[in-house]
Amino acid sequence: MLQVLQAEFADVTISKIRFLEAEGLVTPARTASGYRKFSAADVERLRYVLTAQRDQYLPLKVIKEHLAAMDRGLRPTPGGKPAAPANVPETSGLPIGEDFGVLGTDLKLTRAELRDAAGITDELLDQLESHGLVVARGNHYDGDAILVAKAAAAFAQYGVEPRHLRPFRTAADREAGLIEQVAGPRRTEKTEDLAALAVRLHAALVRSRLPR
Amino acid sequence: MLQVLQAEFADVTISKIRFLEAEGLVTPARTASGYRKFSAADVERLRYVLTAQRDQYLPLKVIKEHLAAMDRGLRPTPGGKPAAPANVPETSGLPIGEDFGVLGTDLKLTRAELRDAAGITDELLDQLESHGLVVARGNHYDGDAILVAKAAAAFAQYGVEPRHLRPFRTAADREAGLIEQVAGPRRTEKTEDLAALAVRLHAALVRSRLPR
DNA sequence: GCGGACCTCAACCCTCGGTCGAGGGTTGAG
DNA sequence: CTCAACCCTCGACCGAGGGTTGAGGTCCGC
Repeated sequence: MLQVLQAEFADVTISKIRFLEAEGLVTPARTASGYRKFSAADVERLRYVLTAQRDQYLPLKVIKEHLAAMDRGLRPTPGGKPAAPANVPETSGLPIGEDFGVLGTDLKLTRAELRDAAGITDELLDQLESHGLVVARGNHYDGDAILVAKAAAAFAQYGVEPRHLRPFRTAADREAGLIEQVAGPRRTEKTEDLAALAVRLHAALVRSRLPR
Repeated sequence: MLQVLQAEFADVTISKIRFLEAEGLVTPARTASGYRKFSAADVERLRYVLTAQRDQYLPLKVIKEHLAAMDRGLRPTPGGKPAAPANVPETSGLPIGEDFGVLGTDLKLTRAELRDAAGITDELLDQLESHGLVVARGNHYDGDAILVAKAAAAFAQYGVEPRHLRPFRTAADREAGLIEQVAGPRRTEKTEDLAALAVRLHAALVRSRLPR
């Protein structure tokens, strides 16, 4: 019953799993007689733990926090400190390599919450909306809106105003269209993969076109 | 003489530095009488070590590899495994969250090296060049070309061909233009900051436009 | 009713990332 | 010249993290 897991990602031993359970990282269900019973979700969780440990060298304590954050609907930054819960003081300036934290998209924020979470003014938010960079769904905004707003705020510090950012919106729309065409209209794993790819391609292209 | 360092980032002790030196992470010069003498570069290095340790939980062994890679003109991935030296076997598929590794731009690759590093065919590379997604400088390609090519290859697996990716190029050109306009024609810290911002903005926008 | 896979719980172990202290040199102020 | 305050090396030690091992017992399929 455990050989299955072992096959899937070599290097997990029974004792390791027991250890991880003792640490509260997984909590598989039990059969009446006390045997562990791993659901698909448990396996997924385990996979996350093992890869985070191997590829990002995160200590279990931190991985545990990430998992907890994910359970609360946030998603952890893909490396490093756990996701900030929306209204962190935000170390000012732009320490290279700091990322803004990636929040789940199934977050619902009021306009005021968005404004505070992103640390921007109402005025800037107005402009962002009028240029279509941030859009409300109903009268709520999602986690991505925070990220957009933060990026725009940082641009603003360099004197780049929302209207200069319109082309970003256009490009993003087109790419989202392409992705939807390829991955289908429902948001699936494939959609996410393609989106990740698009972002990577884009990043590399921009870099390659900067002055030497 | 060491109080200076201690003041700069509390939590570094003399013994810690000695330890780090013993591990080969820093190698300060010595005075005639054997005292350590820290150059600005040593301090910078130290700063890198301490922040990587604190913010990314990297083990010293890995930090050491990063430093070595940086000394060789590569730049480490901003979290996780050290930069891949061009021709890694590359685990196939797209394990979520795996990043492609970011190589320095001052890398010079022949066409064949690029092809192999990205794991693509000559044909695909031809197409990428003809659509302007990858361009040679002189007759060499840089590290970003690898990233572009890898992303394109991954897209290809989803049936997305280079010609579908042209809009990415257009968008990237425009953004690079904006950045250059704001940051000036020489590549500086500011250029990098803005590029990072552009990529983040873009990523958030694409996500926000995907189907729910 | 026996062999193999599973359970628990406590003890043990190794590696990492340092700290401590003994024993000794350097420097600079008085 | 001396004394205090640093600095040096080198080996012993240490605490936390991340498991492993083993003893003693339960559960299941044949």
